[in-house]
Amino acid sequence: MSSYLSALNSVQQQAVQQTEGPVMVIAGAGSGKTRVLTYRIAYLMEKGVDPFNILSLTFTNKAAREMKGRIEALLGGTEAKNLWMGTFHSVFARILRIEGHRLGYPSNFTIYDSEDAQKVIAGLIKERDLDKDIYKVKGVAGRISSYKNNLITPKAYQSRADLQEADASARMPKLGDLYVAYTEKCFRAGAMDFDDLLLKTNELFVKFPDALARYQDRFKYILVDEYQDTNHSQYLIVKALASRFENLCVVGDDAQSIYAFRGANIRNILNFQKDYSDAKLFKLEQNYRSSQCIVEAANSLIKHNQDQLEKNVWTENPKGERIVVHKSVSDSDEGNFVAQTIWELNMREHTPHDHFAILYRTNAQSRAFEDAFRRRNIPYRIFGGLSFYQRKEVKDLMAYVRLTVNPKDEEAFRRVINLPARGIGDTTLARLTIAANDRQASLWDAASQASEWNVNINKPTQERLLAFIDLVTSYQIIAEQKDAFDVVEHIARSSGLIKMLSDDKTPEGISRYENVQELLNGIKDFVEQQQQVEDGDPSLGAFLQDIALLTDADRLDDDDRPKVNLMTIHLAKGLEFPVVFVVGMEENLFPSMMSMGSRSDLEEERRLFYVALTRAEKRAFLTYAHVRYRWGKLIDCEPSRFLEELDEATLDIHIPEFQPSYSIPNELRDAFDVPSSRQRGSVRTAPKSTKPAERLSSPPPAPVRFRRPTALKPMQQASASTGNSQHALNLDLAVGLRVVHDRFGIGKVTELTGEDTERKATIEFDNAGEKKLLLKFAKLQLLP
DNA sequence: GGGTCTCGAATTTTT
DNA sequence: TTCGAGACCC
Repeated sequence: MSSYLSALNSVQQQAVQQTEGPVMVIAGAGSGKTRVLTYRIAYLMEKGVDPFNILSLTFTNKAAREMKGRIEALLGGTEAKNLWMGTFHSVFARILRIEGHRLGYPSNFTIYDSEDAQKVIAGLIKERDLDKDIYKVKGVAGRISSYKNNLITPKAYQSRADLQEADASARMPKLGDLYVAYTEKCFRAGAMDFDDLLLKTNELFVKFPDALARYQDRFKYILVDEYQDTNHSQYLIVKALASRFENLCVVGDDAQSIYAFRGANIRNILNFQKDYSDAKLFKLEQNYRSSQCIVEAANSLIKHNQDQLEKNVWTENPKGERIVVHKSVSDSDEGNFVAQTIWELNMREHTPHDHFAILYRTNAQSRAFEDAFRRRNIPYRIFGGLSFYQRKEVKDLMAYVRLTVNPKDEEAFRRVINLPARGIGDTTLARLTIAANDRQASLWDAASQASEWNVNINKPTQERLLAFIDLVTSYQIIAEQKDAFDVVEHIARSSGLIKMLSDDKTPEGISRYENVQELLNGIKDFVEQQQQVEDGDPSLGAFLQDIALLTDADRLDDDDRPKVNLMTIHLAKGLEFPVVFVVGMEENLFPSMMSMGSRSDLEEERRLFYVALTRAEKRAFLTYAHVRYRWGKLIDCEPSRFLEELDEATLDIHIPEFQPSYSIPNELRDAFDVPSSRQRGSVRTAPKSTKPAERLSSPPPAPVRFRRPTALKPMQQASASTGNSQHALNLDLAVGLRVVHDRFGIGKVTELTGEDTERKATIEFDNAGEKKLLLKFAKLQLLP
């Protein structure tokens, strides 16, 4: 039986074959976790378990899709289609569509994304005339979210004196009120936010034991991936569902828990054996992904965390090359180094572009790399940031769709009632809101019955309101007859959105227009897919179901040219790349400033670095900059303490000889009592030089400490030539020549002054205007 | 009611 | 530097 089992090592086999009872698999980075999960499901099915009885919860929809594909490939046939597989949010949204009526929700409830939720909260704060500097929208939203994830309902909150005190001492005594109002408002709008999808599932299971029993019975085998990142709400759902058969298999790695900030509870994995005393534990410790160097470096890093399960990740892979640690002058220089290295590896070793990943802590860091890649014509793709589905124009059109499916959806209503402008402004909306609140009704009802309710709105405006209501009603009628694509296309045209966008001829406007077209294409794909399968549903309602749960990772890239991948480390979880650059390795950036407060936050940052490092298969580069633009200012940076924690034997530290003049040597700082920018704001008392070791901080003016990396020798020579562009003193500049500047782009020399090291050039840049540059610092390249 | 301008605040990570 | 909110004027 199961010839494919021979593809597994012995622990993996045991984990796959232990199908009954609770099982925990601790899977070190790159140890074949996904493999175990897929084989386990395949094995179950082969043993005769009906795929209808298997529930598999993954971290992303993409992971679920891929896993399904692999199982199909293993077993052949189409049985795998019947597996329940998806994220917590999508699986339980699906169940709530069926069962939600018991809790008073329509089956077509809207899913509010974080932006919608925050807008509701902002509205409530305003309505109550609360001080918005104290009641910060994000803060309030975060607190409410964390209550929900810990199953503290508004009612439970009333009896939690400790929480009320905590909120009061944060000067937000009205937080409970806001929570109540927010909950009611969402309910009235027939909407659930992300947290509700889990909270309401719990409520359903508690209030309706028959529903729980039905799903317990259905899901005889449950698998949970990335268990270390589940929150309390998810934990309880799993526990309830599994309590009948206890055929529960959770897979995770405590060392890769990186979502505590959003309520993930690492104790879920640490306590699994307490919850299920007969749980079998399997540890996957052999890493198949990364070189020895990378595995050892990662191990040496994670040792610094106190809270963790004991494990020993090892590999039989070749030693590999040491990890290059590179210091750059500035953030844009960092971009250039990375782009240059990629360019060279691509030319010299023919490493395809999609074998590279740039991982950063914050989305804002992507810019320097985009610039550098664009300049060198290196194709790249950015994941995350402002996701496609969060773009204004996409959300605007989707708001029409939402309103068509669920007219009570208040956020959708507010979004499009006056888009394009149809003469219904804030005053009218405010009056409608009051009328709706008085009657516990929706804005839609208030708008359609404004005259019956004697809302103080003048005649012409009432007419406009009714015209809008009629318009959306006509969409509802069409939606009953036509497929999603036809409806949305009709909406886009007849609402005037398309016209509004196509009238805008600015580059941004064109891109917005294209995004709407892309959305339409996506819907077309959806419809065609649905039409191909037997019980497909190409209707608008079906399309809308979990579009709110889709993320960028779920979108297909239509252009299949290999591209360099840029993403935050969080997004990189679960992925792997032959060559990884972890950039911005600086104190206050990574670890983030916000994480310095507590050990547990700092440990999460360390795990985050661990995740970043272990994405790499063959090569890893760690870069940091000496100065970096942040909030529009140039600030001094200091290498990350994490660099210091890595085993030095695995590193190849490489600090270029060029010292920027604005790096003030410590002795001078001390002599004139000039604090470094870090010390200014920080409470640290130790003198700078004793901290993140001297081997990483810039050597004093003294000569070069440039160790040529053995592996990259040829490359470095090549880059040395472009390295000349680091200062332009030796360039044969003349008035009239065209040059490229690192930051300002392309420009023309209009004047040259000064002698020797004081030579200056006045350059008229195409985009940045006229600049006077001191050539000993200016990073210029001549254009042919 | 709608559009434009200016000023101020903000950058941690996301299903 | 960029984005959003609010003020001000039409």
